[in-house]
Amino acid sequence: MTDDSWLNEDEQRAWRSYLAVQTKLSSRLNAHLQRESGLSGSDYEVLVHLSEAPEGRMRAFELGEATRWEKSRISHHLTRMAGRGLVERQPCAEDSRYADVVLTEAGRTAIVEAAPRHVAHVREWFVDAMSPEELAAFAAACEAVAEKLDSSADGDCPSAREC
Amino acid sequence: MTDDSWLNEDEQRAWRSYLAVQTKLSSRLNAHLQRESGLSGSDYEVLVHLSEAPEGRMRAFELGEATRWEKSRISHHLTRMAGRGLVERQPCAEDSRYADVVLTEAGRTAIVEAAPRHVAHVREWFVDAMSPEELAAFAAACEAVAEKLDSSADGDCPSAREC
DNA sequence: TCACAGACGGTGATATATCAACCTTCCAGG
DNA sequence: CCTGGAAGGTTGATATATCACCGTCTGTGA
Repeated sequence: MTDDSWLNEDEQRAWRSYLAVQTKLSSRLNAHLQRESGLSGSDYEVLVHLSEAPEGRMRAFELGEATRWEKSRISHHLTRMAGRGLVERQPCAEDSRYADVVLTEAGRTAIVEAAPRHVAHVREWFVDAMSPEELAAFAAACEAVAEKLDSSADGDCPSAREC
Repeated sequence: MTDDSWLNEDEQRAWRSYLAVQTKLSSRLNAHLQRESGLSGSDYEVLVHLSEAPEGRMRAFELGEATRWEKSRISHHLTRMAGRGLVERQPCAEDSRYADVVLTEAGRTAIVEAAPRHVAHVREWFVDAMSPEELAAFAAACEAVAEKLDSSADGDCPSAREC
């Protein structure tokens, strides 16, 4: 059976189990993050990038590159996070086209407290589910897929971001 | 370094590459599905399950189990899909608590035409990115994670669905 | 110097997801 | 009976994501 329009049994098993993990793992992690730290997965992602930047400060579009979100999503999300005091917007003095985003004290506290618990869950449900060899094989496979996606940056995609 | 509150280098590499794949692959697949077939990923998922059911007919809550969506999400989404003629609601004669969902002709046509193209992309970006051995290892790892998640069905989760 | 193209960012409208009630129906226990 | 609880399904309000458009600024080239 070399029917290119379908997957064979092994391929389908891999694909479906990947889809299952994607759904279950992210919903489980997000639910726990929300419950234990009051942060959504998106909040967490933004805070991680900011906390890794020098002085907890980044340009909005750098955040967009890091998260691979559209600029409007970034903007809306920052508005909400600023409203909750996790983050602060600072117009850029030199060039007022740009906008700096800085971590507030509350924001740093939030990520510092949330991260260990989150990481513990990642370890519990992801890392500890497999042996070190399996983990390495898994990482290699993921990198291969990511590379494949990056190399085939098909041009006719309307939204430039993910292509 | 046995600091349980962080990941070592290999673990972090695996986790971050997994996150990257999750983001890039799903956005790429969804964008192409939308452009080539006019279906969202969610539409596609519903249509796949319906088309695999006898007579293209399922109970709404069976769809919920299959997709792992909340019942309200199922209901809203079916309303939209019914509006586009992909699907039809039929109250159940025997027990009027239940609601049947059936695939329309248009719905079957849509999934029959969309599936080969979608599968081709899955093959292109996922299956063909690795060797058969890597694929098998990947599947095994995913199954291990899924099993871990299922076995640790932590009780104190407010939303029953994903726990 | 004066348009003007292009990059960054924001905004409002729409689409979709989530949350909290609610209604109906069936069934089990008085 | 009949009453209360549980399950399936729907609805409307809210939260979040996406889309199309607009505004600001800067650097560039006529």
